[in-house]
Amino acid sequence: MTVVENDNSDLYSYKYPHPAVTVDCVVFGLDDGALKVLLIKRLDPPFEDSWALPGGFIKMDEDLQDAAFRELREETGVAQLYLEQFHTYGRPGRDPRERVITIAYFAIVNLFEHKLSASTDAKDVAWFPVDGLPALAFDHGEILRDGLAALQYKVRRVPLVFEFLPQKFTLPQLQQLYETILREALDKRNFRKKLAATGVVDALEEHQTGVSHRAARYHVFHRELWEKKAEEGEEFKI
Amino acid sequence: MTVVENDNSDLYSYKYPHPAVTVDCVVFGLDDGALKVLLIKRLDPPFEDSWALPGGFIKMDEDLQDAAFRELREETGVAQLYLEQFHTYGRPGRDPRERVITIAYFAIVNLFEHKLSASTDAKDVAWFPVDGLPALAFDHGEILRDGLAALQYKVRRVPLVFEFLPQKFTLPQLQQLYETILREALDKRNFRKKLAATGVVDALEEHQTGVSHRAARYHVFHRELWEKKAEEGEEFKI
DNA sequence: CCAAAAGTGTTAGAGATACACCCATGG
DNA sequence: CCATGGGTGTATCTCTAACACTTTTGG
Repeated sequence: MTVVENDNSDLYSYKYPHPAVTVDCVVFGLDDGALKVLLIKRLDPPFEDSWALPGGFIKMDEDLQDAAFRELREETGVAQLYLEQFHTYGRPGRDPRERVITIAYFAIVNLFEHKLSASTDAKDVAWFPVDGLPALAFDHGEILRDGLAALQYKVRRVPLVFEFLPQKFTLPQLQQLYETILREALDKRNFRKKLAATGVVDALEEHQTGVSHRAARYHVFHRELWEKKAEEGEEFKI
Repeated sequence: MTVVENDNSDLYSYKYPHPAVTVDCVVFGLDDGALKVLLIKRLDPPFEDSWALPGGFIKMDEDLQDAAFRELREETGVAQLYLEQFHTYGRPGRDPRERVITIAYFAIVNLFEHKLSASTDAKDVAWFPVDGLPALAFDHGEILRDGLAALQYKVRRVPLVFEFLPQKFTLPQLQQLYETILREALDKRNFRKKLAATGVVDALEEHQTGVSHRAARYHVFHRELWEKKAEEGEEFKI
């Protein structure tokens, strides 16, 4: 028998088991042209000195997604990001200390518009390329793989990629991002045709500067238009 | 402060909140040609006499999916079914008693091969057509809608429909089931063409009997072949 | 003027859709 | 022989995939 902080006490608290519940986040960012994942080095046992997904225990009066936002803000200084729940993991024994159930989210951080703040400069937070990951604590390796699969799946159907990019981006930049996430080469002309068909990317007059070749045109994502189309049931397919 | 049953006691049990955790199941079955959902009438407050999704508290040493199986067996007598996790709900206040986080599964019961046993004959368990649902307890209405969407989504990509049907079924029966789930009419010839293209449904020589019109041929789902194809990354599309 | 990457259309093939008549069975 | 639903093929269209050259810029 264990004493826990639980203010909503009533009969049920006596009758039923109360496991610990955490949220863990697979945070993706585009760093130096590569798809990277944010990991945190654990300072305490278990898995001391191992890398792990950012996350932590939910508070009693906090929604699940709010908990994910809070943990990311606390641990990484990231404030604005895209968040989506993808799976819940609860195998007994996945945490050697006690029963812990974790609700996993994947997140996208825009590293162009939100440089990581103070807390991320600490030596225990780092971005790892998805094809060069260290061994992870707990079952975080499995969670990370599932999160990557969820990102790859979703990115084909919903215009998520713009969460990675600056407001103004070039089409080659966008295509490279898709190729990075999906791990496959795309045909330039067909890619642009499909993109044009979605109708949610507008060309600006402005061009790239400072490149030693033809300058690419900047484009912007027309978010409001997409949201209107999404409401009408329109799909986004790349 | 509350005392709970928790044998894995250690330092973390003191420091972090421990909410109650349940699994809830949206159980679908094909009953009398209609898509129905299994609901349970609550006998105790809160929401006394309201209908609710079957489900219940997880045990401390039990995997999430095992908990879902156990609850369904206990509450409905259903032993063999398809189960898939689709979302986790944890809004504070969703249960008026205390903080309860619920991991939601959708399930498919084969009512041809597994008639519901004793416990389901009790007056407090019933099948409701998905377009004639009563008001549900807690946020179960929302969970049910999401579960139905998950079923509709999944059924187009994975051969789940066979979970609803007897081992031998006719093609009109199969098509009607798709139409029921997807709520749209399908072209008979095109439907059969697509189905043939998947290659996982075999025709038998045997025909339907006792109908006052041309008898339909029985077919079977070739599950092993599908599993082999699925491993090779093949998709199922209807 | 050279190197490097941006930009741009057409054609062929595959897959999806629309569509109408004959067949078998029981009453 | 009638009513009911089972069973079958083709033509069109749309979407996808393959593919090569010209343009712009900086050095």
